[in-house]
Amino acid sequence: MKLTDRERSVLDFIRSYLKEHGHSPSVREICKGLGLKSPGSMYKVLSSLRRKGALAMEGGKRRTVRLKKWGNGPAIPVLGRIAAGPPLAASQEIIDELPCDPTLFGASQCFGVVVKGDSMIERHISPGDIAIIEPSTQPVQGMIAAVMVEGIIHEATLKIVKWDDESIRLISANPAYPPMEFRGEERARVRLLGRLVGIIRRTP
Amino acid sequence: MKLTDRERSVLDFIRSYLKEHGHSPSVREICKGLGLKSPGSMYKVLSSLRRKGALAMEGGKRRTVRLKKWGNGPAIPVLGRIAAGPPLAASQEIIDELPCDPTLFGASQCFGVVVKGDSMIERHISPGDIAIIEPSTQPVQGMIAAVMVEGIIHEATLKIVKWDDESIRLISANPAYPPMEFRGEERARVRLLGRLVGIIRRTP
DNA sequence: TTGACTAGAGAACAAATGTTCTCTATCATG
DNA sequence: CATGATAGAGAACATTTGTTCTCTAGTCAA
Repeated sequence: MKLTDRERSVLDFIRSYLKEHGHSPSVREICKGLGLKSPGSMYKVLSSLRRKGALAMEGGKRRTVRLKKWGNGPAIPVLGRIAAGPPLAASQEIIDELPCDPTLFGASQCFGVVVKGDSMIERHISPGDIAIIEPSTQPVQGMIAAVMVEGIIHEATLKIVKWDDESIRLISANPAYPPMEFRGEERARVRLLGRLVGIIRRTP
Repeated sequence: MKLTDRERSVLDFIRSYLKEHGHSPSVREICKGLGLKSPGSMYKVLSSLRRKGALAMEGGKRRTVRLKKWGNGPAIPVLGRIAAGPPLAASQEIIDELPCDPTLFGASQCFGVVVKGDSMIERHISPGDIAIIEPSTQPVQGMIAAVMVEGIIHEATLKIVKWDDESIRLISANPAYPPMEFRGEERARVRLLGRLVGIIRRTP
């Protein structure tokens, strides 16, 4: 369902308010936060958002707005396919939620990806493990990161990342996969989605 | 800080309400849920809980009670040394708490142990990983379990467990460690602490 | 018994807040 | 231009709800 700009900004505000305060904002607080004056107008926007399924609120009760998808409660979302666009964007497909606090891994915000291949097998990361990724951090030499490469790797993949002035190297912890190197202009094709901060494995 | 029975029941109610509704209960709803009639009385309990640091609420605003931290909330204890006695007994030394829900691993109750050796390295369980153990379950052939052996293994260790009518075998996933076998009377020396249901790794 | 203390009831108040309605200004479109 | 749709302002109302106060019954210690 398509959202208007105003609706999106309202969702953004609610999300950040929730993060900061730990409880829902009132209609008037949303107004104030976005520079509107009339709770009635905001109420119309909220009703529309509810109709579109983007949030829920219990009729009559105060401060009960909740974001429908990944709004409430500490949980680490597990993303399915990471396509173009920044991770954690609203459009991401969330295939699971891990009921644990991101601070468990020392990150304020993180997401999970199911490990597909065995490219990290020598680091003892197996297919089926959930890799916990902290997005948008400073890169560190030798860190394990979730990466995509324009035109080559379309899904998020774990690689050891090293670089110098000339090139970026993506190294697997598996002799079956040779390292990849990107020089000069090529370097721009590498997209670092985030740094690996942990692993969760559920043994059946 | 010590809590009274009433205070504990209030915390329990808030926790379950939060889980079910996704937003805080009002003072009167807590009253109703616990069979009290007077919001004033409940308010006193809440104020006391706030003073004790068990919860937070923003003055005047509606539905803003929050449990502080994970105040008695879902968390997986990480045990230090597992000596004699049943695990999860009160006397256990808890060296850390993982702020995540045990249901994450499909168990109603579980605890963590820091993996010491590399006996499970071929199953990609590394030293430093936290093994999540579900205590007191039916043993399953070939399962990985945390075990201790009277007189030999004094700390909890991960082993693959197999048995038949005559003996119990504890097998490591590491050729450096030969399997151990216990026959007849000897079998009583093996203590199964619980089954491995997951792994949490925090990569620095 | 007396006195201090506590848990809770009940009433009452003021503020916060969800919700509805009406009224403008703006803007795109036929 | 006329028309209809839309975003927002502003007012108004009915509840919900946080908070305070007072009063009663029960408990426990001296």
